Amino acid sequence: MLNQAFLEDQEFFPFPAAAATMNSHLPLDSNQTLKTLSPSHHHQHHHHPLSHHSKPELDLGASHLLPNLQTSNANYWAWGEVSEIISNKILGRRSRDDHLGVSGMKMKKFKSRRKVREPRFCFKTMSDVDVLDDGYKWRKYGQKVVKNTQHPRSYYRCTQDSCRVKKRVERLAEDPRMVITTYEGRHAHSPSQNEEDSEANSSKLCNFFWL
DNA sequence: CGGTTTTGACCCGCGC
DNA sequence: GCGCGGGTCAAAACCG
Repeated sequence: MLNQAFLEDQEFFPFPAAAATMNSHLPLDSNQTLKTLSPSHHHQHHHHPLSHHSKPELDLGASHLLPNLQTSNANYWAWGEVSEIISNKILGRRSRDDHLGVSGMKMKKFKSRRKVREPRFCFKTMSDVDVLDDGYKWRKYGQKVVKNTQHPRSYYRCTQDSCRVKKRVERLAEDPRMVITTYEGRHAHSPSQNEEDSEANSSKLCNFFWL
């Protein structure tokens, strides 16, 4: 059922071994997959989607990550984001263009210097159901029609507090039997082991990709 | 009543 | 600057 997968942004993929494994699974028609995702879609990957937003509810509890972020120059932007969140919290605002003062300017500098992407990968699945049970709990936060396709694309966010992992689900235009699932980010927690019914599927997927 | 989905508005980057 | 395409917000509707 799970036939094809490939990695995007492997530069930031936290598991080199897994990345190698993934590469060996690179489908021969990965070009087709990329094309399916459309060029503009692909170029979007160069921009951190969260970079435009400073959601106030974004946890400061993730500050235990700061040492990592600070030591990696590739993560300047992530650090800038955190500082924006903090400053906005202090100022009690949430606008992305309102961040005044030093921290805001710093952040812009970082932003232009280096863009940081969350690790991201996607895979194709032949499936009737759009959202595959991967053991995590997701909340839908958007749906968009993609041009030149029949089927809409759905956007999901992990429901876990302080976990900003997102996934995107769409159907292949050329072959609506195929579902493309794109994950972005890594869960800062383990999947919710709520029920045994999802166990079979979730363990399969999780072993393969993440944990 | 709390969490989730729906859905139009909004934002942003990009190309013209 | 403007329009387009894609991603996200958020209020209302929905649902258990």
